[in-house]
Order: sequence, then structure tokens, then C-alpha cells
Amino acid sequence: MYALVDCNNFYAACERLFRPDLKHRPIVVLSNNDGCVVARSYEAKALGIKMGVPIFKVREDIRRHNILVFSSNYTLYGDISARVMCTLEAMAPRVEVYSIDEAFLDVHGVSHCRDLVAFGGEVRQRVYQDTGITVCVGIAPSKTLAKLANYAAKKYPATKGVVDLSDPLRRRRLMHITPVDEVWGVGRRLAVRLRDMGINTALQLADYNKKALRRHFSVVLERTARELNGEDCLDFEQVAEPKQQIMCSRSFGERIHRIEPMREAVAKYVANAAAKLRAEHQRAQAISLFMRTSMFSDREPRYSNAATVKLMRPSDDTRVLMKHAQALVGKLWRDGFAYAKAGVLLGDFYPRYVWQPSLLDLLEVDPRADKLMATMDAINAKQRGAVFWARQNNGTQWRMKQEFLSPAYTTDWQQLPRVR
DNA sequence: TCTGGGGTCCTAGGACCC
DNA sequence: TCTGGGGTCCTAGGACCC
Repeated sequence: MYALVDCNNFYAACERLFRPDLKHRPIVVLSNNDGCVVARSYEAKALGIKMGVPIFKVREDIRRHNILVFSSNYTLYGDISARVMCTLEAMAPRVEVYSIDEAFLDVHGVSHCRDLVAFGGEVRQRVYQDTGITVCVGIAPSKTLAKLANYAAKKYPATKGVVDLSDPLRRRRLMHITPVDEVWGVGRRLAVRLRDMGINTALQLADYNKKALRRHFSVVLERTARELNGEDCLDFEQVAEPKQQIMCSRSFGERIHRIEPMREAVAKYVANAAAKLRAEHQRAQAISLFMRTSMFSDREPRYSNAATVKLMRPSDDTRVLMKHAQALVGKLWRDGFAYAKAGVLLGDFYPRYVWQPSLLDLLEVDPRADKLMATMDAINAKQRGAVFWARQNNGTQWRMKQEFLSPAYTTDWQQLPRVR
């Protein structure tokens, strides 16, 4: 039995935590580079602001309804998320942190001695008391059903934010009135194909012939259908699996026409990715770079290209990765385009202390590398961005837009909220 | 004028092996 | 001219998630 705990309007709720004056006001939070709307308060949803819409398309609504706009403040959201998870871990024996704003709890044991709805209510109350964040709780025998339960807990106010789908009949009633595209694992494309086959509701998917689903689609959708029938098919991952790749990419604040700012941006992305790599205690043997013009402009000539290099030996040394990335910039760069985005991808990982060198491997390792990187990481852990690569040049042209950024209330001494 | 960033898993197809 | 039946590994692309 699983409980899915999901924060309500998480980013918007975080922005409100230290701004009680924003209670009941419509709020939207933008993606990186202030591009699209990625989160909305209830009030903003009620005004018809859609998820994922580019900000320029709703500028008029924002002005007319006096909607408050925020840039993404991941420093804040990450810290609040950690506090929410901390409370959840105190309440359940096993917790899988699934994303920044949701977690699965293993409540197999709880169900023997407690009423699950009462337990869900207690989770809501404790999280609110500890963090000021409101959550909804969905309880069911499979993760996919727990997701569905959570959807119902959010959608139907009468549930008071907790839905228990232990009862198969109750499951069927809910699935009957739930469109198939609300099912976890059914995205836009699949939904279209399913509807073409006459599968419109979650219940129709659950009841469909499993062999046929596998034949027409894939084992993934078959699993989803089984999960809807209460079959527990997905792993519970209490400890996150090591990552298989690490990406750092950004759209630029402004288009880039010269190679030098591109080199600066790539330098920053490599430094970021390498720091993440070291935090995972991994080394990478492959590094890829991509760069491209905007996908949305019809007038400008388009260009998009990517390349990968394989290193002689896996590395987590920013200097080594940087050299390869900069060589790739030279390889991919073409004059005459308005570049909009670039990114660095690290892959082919080996655990830090497991590397079988070849007898013919004559490359010398820099004995100072580990210490140098560790020192940099330690300094940057205390003060973000305190030490950086000269190559980055703190460029302003490519730096992402963050016009509406709120303070890092909880993670920076300089930005603590003040009470007067 | 202005359209995010970071991941995962699965499948198909090609190269290659015995 | 006819030409099996397995297997692995890799990559690209498509789908999904938040």
C-alpha cells in the first residue's frame, strides 16, 4: 500500500511563505529565462492561465488581473522541499522522494494498525505545521493508483485532500469518470492513439486486453493498465539509483552571434555539470555538446548540431572536461547564426574509485586534481558561485533572464526575511 | 520581440559475433 | 544459386515524467 504525497501549487506556495500579503492573490512562476508559466496559484488557474504557456501570450491577462509574476527560485524551492521530505521521513518507515514536490510513502505497515484516511490527514496537518506547505494524499495498492487517488484528492474538495482507494469498487467508480489522459504514464501522444481505439476513460484502459496493449503499444502501457487493476508493478526506490547522465543546458538571455560568449556559456555549463558529477561520486568518460538556433523563428536560418567525445579515462576534473568541451565548441560552431541555446551532457559513468586502467594506459593523472576540485566544491557549498572559471567571464549576454526573482529567504544570510 | 531544464525507459535497427 | 539461429552492444529516436 502506497501513499503519494504531493504539494499543492508548490512553487507558488513557496513564494507565499514569506509574503503573507500575497495570500489569495493570483501568482504565476516562470520557467528559467522567464520563458513559460510553470506554476500557478489557485487564483491564477481560475483566471484561465494555462500551464506551460509562454509569458508573452498572457501579458495582457497579467496586467488586467494584476497577477503577480515570479522567476523560478530553485534555491528556495529546493530548501523548502527538503524540509517537507524531512517531515515525511519522520512519519513513514520508507519514503521515495519522487520529485521536488512529491514523495511516495510505503504504508504497508501503517494499514495494519491505523485508519489510512486518518493517517493521511495527519500527514497533511504535520507538513503544514512544520513548513506552511499544503499537501494532498492519495492512498492505493499501486503507485499508478496512488497517483490517481492524489488527482482525485486535489480535484474534489469534499475529499478534504485525502483519498483512499483500497476499495476496488471505489477505484472503478473513480476511473469511470476520469479521462484516460489523467492516468500517470499516458501523455498527449498516447492519449490520442487510445482515444482512436475507443479508450476514453481510465476504466476502459484498466479493462482492456493486456496482450493487445503490449502488441499495439509497449510493455510500458501494459504495466500501467495492470497497475490500474491494483497490481503492484513498479519498484519502490527508497535510495535513488545513481544517475546515468548529467545535463546542464540553458537558453541564452539574448541570442549569441559570436563564438566568444558561446565559449563562456559552455564553460559555465561544464563547471555546473562537473560539480554535479562529483556530488554523485562518479566520473564520466563521455562528454557531449549541443548548440542550436531558436526552434520558433521561421525567418532566421536554422542550425542545430551535437557532438560527443570519448575520454581516454573517466574524469571528474573540470579542467579536463573543459578542454574537451571547448574543443567541441570549435568543432560545432558555424558563423552567421543567431544561437539561442547550448548544453553539455556527461555520460558513460564509472564510480569514482572503481576504474580498471589498461596496461597500455600511460596517461598521467594530476595528483592534485582531487584536492583542488574538493576545495572548490567546499568553497562553493558555503557561498554559491564564489569560485568560478575565468573562461566564464561572468558574461551578461548569455546569462538567463531572472527579472522577477524573489530572495533566497532560507539559504543566504544576506537575504533572510526581516521583521520590523 | 518574447516559447524551460532535467531526467528516465523502451524499441528498432545496424554492426558484429559464433 | 541456395544461405540459420541465436546472441550482444550501440545508437537514435520516441514516449513519458516533473
